[in-house]
Amino acid sequence: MSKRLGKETVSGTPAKQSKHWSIGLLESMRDPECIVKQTKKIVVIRDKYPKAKIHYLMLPHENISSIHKLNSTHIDLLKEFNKIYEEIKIENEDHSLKAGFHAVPSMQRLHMHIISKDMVSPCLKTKMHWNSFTTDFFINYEDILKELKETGSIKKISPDLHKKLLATPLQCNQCSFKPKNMPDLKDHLMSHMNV
DNA sequence: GTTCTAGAAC
DNA sequence: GTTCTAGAAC
Repeated sequence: MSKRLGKETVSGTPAKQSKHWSIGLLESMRDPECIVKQTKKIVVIRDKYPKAKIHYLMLPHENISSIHKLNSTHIDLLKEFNKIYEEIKIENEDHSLKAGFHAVPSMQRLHMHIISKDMVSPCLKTKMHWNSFTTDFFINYEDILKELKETGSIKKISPDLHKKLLATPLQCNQCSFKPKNMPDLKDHLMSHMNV
């Protein structure tokens, strides 16, 4: 008898994964428990694994899989993104928020992160988590809109740059402190909380 | 995207 | 010996 059955069935044959993890957002945006606000064009949900005190995702109802499927016809949609983001900023005046997209998204359906700058959360665990919000891997809303207006599409980054950005040495997003490791960073972030 | 855990780093 | 990171997951 094995100590752990893992994903194997009783018979010992590997269990097939029925739903791939990358469609998780498509399920969340239909779940009333996750929805924060909604319009004809977009829906805002709570991130299932928030990386800061406030962490929302804004997605279009239209089936756009990622930033790389955007074209000039989507500029109005992005303006709606900004309009709703401005509302959310007013509703969360006590937090400093930023809005943007990951350069290489993992989940299906275009999604804009709306995240507070504290970055205090038990779900923030890895250097990759940190760098995906604090380096150029995080593309600000304004930069996406600008590139779309100027070139009509969003360019993909090279695998080398992707790797380099996520491997950037840890650096506090609020001061010059360079943490030794993730626990060090998380302790340090707490020190920025007291106003 | 997360979970799990081997082995590197301390 | 314990903490921490990084790569596989069918």
